[in-house]
Order: sequence, then C-alpha cells, then structure tokens
Amino acid sequence: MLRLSKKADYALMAMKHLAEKGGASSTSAREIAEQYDIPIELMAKVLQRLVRAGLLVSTQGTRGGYMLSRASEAISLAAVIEAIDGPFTVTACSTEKHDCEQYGKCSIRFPLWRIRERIAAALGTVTIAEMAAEQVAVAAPVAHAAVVRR
Amino acid sequence: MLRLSKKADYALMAMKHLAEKGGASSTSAREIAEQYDIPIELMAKVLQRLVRAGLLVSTQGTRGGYMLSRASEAISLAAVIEAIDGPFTVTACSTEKHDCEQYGKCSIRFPLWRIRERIAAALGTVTIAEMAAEQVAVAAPVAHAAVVRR
DNA sequence: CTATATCCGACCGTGATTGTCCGAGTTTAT
DNA sequence: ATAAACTCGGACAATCACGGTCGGATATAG
Repeated sequence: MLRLSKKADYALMAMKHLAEKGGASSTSAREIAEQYDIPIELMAKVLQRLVRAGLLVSTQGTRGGYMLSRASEAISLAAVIEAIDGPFTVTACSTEKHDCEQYGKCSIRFPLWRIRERIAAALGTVTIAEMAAEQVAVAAPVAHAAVVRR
Repeated sequence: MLRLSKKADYALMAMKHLAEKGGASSTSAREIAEQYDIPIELMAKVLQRLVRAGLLVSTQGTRGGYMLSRASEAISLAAVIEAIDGPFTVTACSTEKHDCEQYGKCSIRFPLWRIRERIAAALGTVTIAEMAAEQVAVAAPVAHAAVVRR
C-alpha cells in the first residue's frame, strides 16, 4: 500500500538518467529503456507524459530524443510523480473534490489531509539532482529508525 | 496514487469512533457500520483484521462487540494502516525483499527508501487520540502550501 | 525519397480491490 | 432450553485500475 506505480518508477529512473547525462545532447527512449530493461513502448509513453507536463523537451526525427527542460535542481520528485499518476490524494475526497459516498458522515478527512501535506512536503523538497547525487552517498548514515518492524 | 485503500479508511473511522466512546463498553460492528454507511459485512471483516493485529479486542455473543486493546494515545495511524494493507512499501523492492525484475539495474532504490522513512515517520507519530481530538481543531491554520497545483 | 525516430490514441489481459454470501461457533436474554 | 444477536472465517463474484501492446501519423536526417 501507498506504493507508487511502476510508471512512476520508470519516470524517476529516466529523469535521473537524463540528469546524469546532462548537457545539450538528447537521449532516445530506446537507449534508456534498454539500459534498465523497461519495455520500449511503455518507456516512450512515460516520457511523452513528462513532455506534456513540461518536465522534458523532445526533438523528433532521427537522432531525436529527450532532454530535461530545466536544471535537475529545479525538478522535485513530486513534480515527476504527479506528472505520471496525477495529483496524489491520500483520501478519495481531496480538498476540492468530494465525490465520496460518506462525505457527510466521514470524520477523518481533516486529520488525513494534514498528513497528506506532510507527505507532499517530503516529496516536494527532494529534487532530481539530489537523487542523482545520492548514488555516491549510498553508505550514508540514514538512521533506519525503528519504524520498520515486521 | 499513493491513496490508501477504502478498507484502511473504514478502519480509521472505526478506530476513531471507538476512541471517542472509550471506556469499557464494547460496540458492535453493526452500530459502527450504520453510523458511517459502510456495508456491515465489510466493516466486520475489517474489524476482525484489527483484532488479529492486536489493536482491538472482541467479545462474542449478544451484547458483544469491539473495544480498543490499549489507550488511543498508544495507537499510531501507521499501526492501523499496516494492519489492514500490510506493511507499506513505496517501491516494489523493500529493504529485505527485492523481487523486482530490474533490481540490479535500478538506480533509484536508496533515494526512495529515504523518503519512505519520512512517510513512515509522518504516519507513525500521529495517534488515534490526536485524530479524535482534531475534530475541535477543524479551523486550525494548516498552511495549505502551494503543493496542490492543477 | 527513404529510413528512423518521436508522437498519440486505442486496445486488451490480468491482478488487486471492493463488496456479498453463507456457515459455524458463542454468549446472553427470555 | 430455545432463540436471538453477535463474532469469526472462508469462498466467491463484480468491478476497475494498471501494465503492457499495437498501429498509424508525423517529422527529421541522410
């Protein structure tokens, strides 16, 4: 539960890949797909959505491909995930849309909206650039906490 | 995306309800179900899982029902959600299980595990008691942030 | 002009999620 | 003792989102 979709995974991998290459050279969908064993056609679909969301720019034709539209420091994980899966809502009823059977009776909206904000903040602060840099910091002391349990 | 299941919603509603009643009186599944327009049988099933997870205790027979097993201050949202949906993993590959096709090639594990910890922390700190108390604090200044967009 | 690339929409199979049904065991009240 | 009200547990059907596939249109390089 609370797992993000595979498309979102693929999107993050692609973004990180493009961030590492950087520069002005565009990368084809095939190249990325092959590198991570992702179905080409699906990878393309994901990339297209990222273009539509304004996170990537694409050039058509031979030697075409995809490039980051802006610096990787200016792209948050939240932006990528929302581009693929749509705005993430913890509850069926969001702040604006309340298409839920028991909206009237429901008593847990407000507490849940609060924790939604916290999750949004967690995803909104981390950038693609940080994610790309992390590779080196694999052995970083993360303090696994005791939250895991089971 | 990242939405929690309806069963988890129902579980939280029930827990909050029981927390508000408090005391030593047990409440039947029917009573809770009717109050929030939840299918009785489904509500019962959810409550059973909460019993098995040790969050509730049940008494059988006429006048039977469910009660919190411990103080509502000692029950986190994370405990309830995990009891219903199982341990939440943001990625397909968790710390222990890595049953993912592209585990070797994957480059985004560690960054995502980090944010998983943050989400776990957010859910682990909030208790049922706080959620029940929140009702009063509806108009609290939550600072909606600009994360919503779209 | 031809080959190669992105682009875009439509389509389908599968698995998880939701919800329903039924039977069995238990306790209380009449 | 009998009936009623409740918990327990599994099995089952319907729905739906998700992952993945296919075909065609379009644009670019050589």
